[in-house]
Amino acid sequence: MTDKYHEDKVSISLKLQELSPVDDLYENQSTDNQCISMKEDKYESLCPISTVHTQEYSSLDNITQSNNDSVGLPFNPKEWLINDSITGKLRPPRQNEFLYHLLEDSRYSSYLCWLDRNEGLFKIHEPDQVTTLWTKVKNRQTTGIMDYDTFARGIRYYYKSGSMMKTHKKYTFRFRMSMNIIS
DNA sequence: GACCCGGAAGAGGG
DNA sequence: GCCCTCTTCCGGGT
Repeated sequence: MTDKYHEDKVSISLKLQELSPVDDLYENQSTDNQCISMKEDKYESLCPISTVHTQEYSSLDNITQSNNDSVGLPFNPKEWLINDSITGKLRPPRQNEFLYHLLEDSRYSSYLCWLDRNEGLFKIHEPDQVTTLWTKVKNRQTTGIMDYDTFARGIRYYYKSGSMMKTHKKYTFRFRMSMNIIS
């Protein structure tokens, strides 16, 4: 069981830029505040970085449920660990990996959702909740207060590397992976 | 006022 | 010590 867990985590470490082209998108294309809804099987095939489902986690024998977040969702730190393809070791996710994982998990659909999956475009609806969750996932000891502005600065760091692109819209960000999906 | 953007410096971990 | 990935702070723009 644990091995399966680790195998699944390998897929999570996939580089975002290397995602395969999308062949289908289940509609209800949104404008601003609506989210895209997708059939679960397609959803999974589109999103290789996060393929471990809640039910699978719950059956893992050596995973312990820890504290919950502020709205009652269970938070399991091990759930967020990434199996680094280079070192072969589990590590906390990077910020873009965290966001992608979050978008993949329907439990967090109230926090953020896709505006246009083909474009890699998504919007954060609960910036404070996302920031709080990021703090838990990263579990980094810092002196200052992690607020949305700090969290967003971390995202903007990816503009330089090309992993993400500017949208100039409120709470809205875009994964670079969309370029591959479109082409 | 709230948010976006990006420079600069520094912290933490591998 | 070096590098990567943030984190913190901040000034300017929308």
